[in-house]
Amino acid sequence: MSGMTSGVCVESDLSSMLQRSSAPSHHHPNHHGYGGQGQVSWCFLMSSPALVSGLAPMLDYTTEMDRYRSSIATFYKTNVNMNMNVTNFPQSAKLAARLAAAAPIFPPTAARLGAMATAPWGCHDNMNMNMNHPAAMFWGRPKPVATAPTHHHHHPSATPGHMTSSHPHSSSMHQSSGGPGGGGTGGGSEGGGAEKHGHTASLPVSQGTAHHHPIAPSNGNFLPGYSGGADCGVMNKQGHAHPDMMGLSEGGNCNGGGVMSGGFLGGLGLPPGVIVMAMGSAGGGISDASSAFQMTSGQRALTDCQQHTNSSPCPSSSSPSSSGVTAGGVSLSSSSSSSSGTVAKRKRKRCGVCGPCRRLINCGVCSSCRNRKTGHQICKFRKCEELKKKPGGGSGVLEVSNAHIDGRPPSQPVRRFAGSSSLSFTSGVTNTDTPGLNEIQPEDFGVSD
DNA sequence: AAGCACGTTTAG
DNA sequence: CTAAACGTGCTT
Repeated sequence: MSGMTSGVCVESDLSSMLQRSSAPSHHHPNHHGYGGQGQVSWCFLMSSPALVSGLAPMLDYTTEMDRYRSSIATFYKTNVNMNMNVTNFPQSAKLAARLAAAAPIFPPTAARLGAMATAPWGCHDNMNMNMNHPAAMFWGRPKPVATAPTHHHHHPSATPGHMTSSHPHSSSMHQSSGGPGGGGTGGGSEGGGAEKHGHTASLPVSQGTAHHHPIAPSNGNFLPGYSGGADCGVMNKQGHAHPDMMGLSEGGNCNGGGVMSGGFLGGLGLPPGVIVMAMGSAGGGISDASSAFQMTSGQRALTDCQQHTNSSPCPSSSSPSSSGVTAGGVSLSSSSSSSSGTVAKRKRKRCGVCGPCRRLINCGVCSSCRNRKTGHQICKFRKCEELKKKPGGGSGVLEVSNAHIDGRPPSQPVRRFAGSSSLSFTSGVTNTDTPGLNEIQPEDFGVSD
């Protein structure tokens, strides 16, 4: 979805932009509609003063701010419409619902987050890639990128060119999705076909598009570090549609792959007000960012990570017990009270922070997935690292997580909406082979002043 | 030891 | 009630 890079939409008004859908094209002949969603979404973001300045230096800040507001509103609205994700990904839908219900400040944000959360894969490219993956098939038909009726029509040449180069298998999908109404069924890569494609589909577009966008010179993606896939050396995984790629970005350690990595914010030069609202940053961006990220990646106790005030990485699978979520086999939801004597018998729950836990979708090919009905087991690739261990093997340190420190049940998601969440789905870089190194690092969010 | 099947628990 | 998933015993 390098199209996202088209971000430099001088158009502040999304709707108008969509109608004319020409703005981006002028600036980026190569950029094209990948999935409208990302494009549209980012478009407004990219139209930050800093960026626009180069195109329209005459605009003053106030005007820009107004445009931002307008764009955001439209953006949210648009994303809500893009709920296709919710439909296709039940779990994400749930999350979306939760978010919506929890959104304290800016409800639409929840919807937006939810929608975004539904994209368990990295941004754009990964989205496409995963469409072809069995996993996608498992949970539903590939998403038809409904929202952006846009670029395709206006950049006929661009689309094919780009897609064929980077997403040979995705092309059909996109084309269908580009149809009017977003193709309710956009089933391009559904079923077995998707499975077949899994191994060759899409590599992150980083290469081909990098140069297209002046703002994202590194890779043509929004997240300067997105191409971090390469930086992290996990590119091959994605390229091969390895089951791991289905996990959310765990490449937190990889600045490139991180959600909002590098100078994302800085690069965008978003107005402070916008950052606070859209990027959610009420608190110190770091924790918020990570929390949001986790919210999108897991549904349960994924928030412990960012709650570690020491800002240390989320407990990896290697030492998840520190999260206090599953230590000693004590149910996290049952609270520490059960820790007294009769521990153990309760079912343990997923730690929510390990690589497998972060995965949102089933591989659809493992024995567990194949035997879902009879096996009663979670996808092997999603099996919590902690649960794989013997129940009693825990360190015995119970409930140490900050979740308790702040009084929130471990399993209770942090009700904060960090921009990172919206960005989280762009962090397609995964590196689940080293879960312990994939925890989100504050610096990964590039939250800086 | 790994995988599988089934009972059981948990959450929506 | 149903689906998801953990626990555990059996099989390979």
